[in-house]
Amino acid sequence: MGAKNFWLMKSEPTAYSFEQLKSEVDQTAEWDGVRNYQARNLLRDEIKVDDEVLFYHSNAKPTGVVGTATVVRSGYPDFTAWDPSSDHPAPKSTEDNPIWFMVDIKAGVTFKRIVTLKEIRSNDLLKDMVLVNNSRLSVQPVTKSEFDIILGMSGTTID
DNA sequence: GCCAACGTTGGC
DNA sequence: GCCAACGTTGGC
Repeated sequence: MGAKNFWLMKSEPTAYSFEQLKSEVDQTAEWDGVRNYQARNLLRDEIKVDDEVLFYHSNAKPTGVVGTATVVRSGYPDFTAWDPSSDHPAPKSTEDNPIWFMVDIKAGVTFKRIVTLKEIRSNDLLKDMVLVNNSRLSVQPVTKSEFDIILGMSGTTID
């Protein structure tokens, strides 16, 4: 068994917020709708059960990390792709030959205070984060140290 | 709402 | 395989 890895997942809170995740049964949801190959590769191949996730609100006021989540199911085909009534239909992906993948995540801790993108950008220890350098990737790797620094900045303790 | 940065598509 | 046109993301 490999070591635990760390990720950052973005969502526009008007589309799907951390509060919505927390209100789900078991506080667990399918992370569907990702339609970017780089992010898909991570979802399909790299993101494993028990990995930790920073939940980031994009296009929000303010933008930033609002909490954590844990991966509870590793990559499997995103069946919303071949559902024409879904929010993200992608008919080239079929049940027999899926293109897009998703994982399931469960809400973890809610940050006492949001760690804003501005704060992340101004912290020299976080200058190599993908978020700072390739802001468009919606699922991205973070290091354990980056994860711990952001958790620390949130003033939140895990007991 | 604007627009820069980036990803995807498709003509050649 | 190149690259122009187009679409999307997401900060501001």
